[in-house]
Amino acid sequence: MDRKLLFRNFVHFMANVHQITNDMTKDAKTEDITQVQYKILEYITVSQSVTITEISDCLHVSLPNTSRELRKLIEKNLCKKVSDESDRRKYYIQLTEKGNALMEEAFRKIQLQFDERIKHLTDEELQEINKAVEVLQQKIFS
Amino acid sequence: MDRKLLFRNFVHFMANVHQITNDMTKDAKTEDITQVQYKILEYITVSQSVTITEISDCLHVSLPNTSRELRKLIEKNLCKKVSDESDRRKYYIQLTEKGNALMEEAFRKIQLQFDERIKHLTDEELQEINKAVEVLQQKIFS
DNA sequence: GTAGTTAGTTGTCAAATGATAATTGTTTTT
DNA sequence: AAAAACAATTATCATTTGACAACTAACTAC
Repeated sequence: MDRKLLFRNFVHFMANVHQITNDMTKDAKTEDITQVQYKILEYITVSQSVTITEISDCLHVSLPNTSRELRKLIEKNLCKKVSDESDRRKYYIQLTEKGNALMEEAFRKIQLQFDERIKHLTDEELQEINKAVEVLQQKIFS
Repeated sequence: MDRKLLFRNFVHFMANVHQITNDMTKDAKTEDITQVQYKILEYITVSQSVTITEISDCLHVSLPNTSRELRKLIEKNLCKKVSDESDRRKYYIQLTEKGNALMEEAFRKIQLQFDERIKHLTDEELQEINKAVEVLQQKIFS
């Protein structure tokens, strides 16, 4: 396997992924939240319960800035802090009902766009796609 | 094929792609350029010769803002404007030698990270990955 | 040839994001 | 028990990015 070629294909692929997902998530945000705030909510959504430092590390946003954005999200009643009983310096961040509803709505909209993209495909092709996602997920993005 | 499940896998996959590519491109920028400026250079790199409006459209940056960022990139001697002979309102944007060198360096660094990720894989697995990328590229991101 | 459209520019303002220093309260180490 | 390390916050400032209005120059259609 020509690794140089693989890399080129991969880079091109990644650029496309970014562009398309930008398109798809563009109108997904109903509420008045910023891009970073959306990313934070998304991260909380897929990770369920996370500390503030974890959010900061994974999203590459400094701890002070993460703290600031979380304050805004909490003010908007989209998430809440839960104190860790065994280490009272820590807080776990969780979505509120409102936050959950917001993200579900966002995902619903993204799914509409996604469905639009795959609507002309056969069941076989969909399985092929699912397989491809699994492969990449497992071999590269794990 | 369960479309709901496919979508969930896909969303999770996209989130991972974003995170990993962020990691990979984080240190790729040698020069003193901003995120948006890097995106523009990347787009010019993969697309070869593009107009300002095309850049604006594809990257979802308004025309005035695209124009401004391009001015900065041109001042930094990373790209240049070439007038379209048949329509003198238009300009094609191309990388300068310096810009080309910058992007090659960036890609080299990204490739290092990429190689790190795939170094333990067999040739068969690499071909599997290449196939997966092709499938997604063709069926979804085209 | 004139009205309308298109490609791009300039200038300005507000908001979002990034960076950093100083501080508080808690836990761990020694 | 003091010192060091850790999690998070607050405050402040610079930079980046986004949005919009007004403009120029070139092209198109009628």
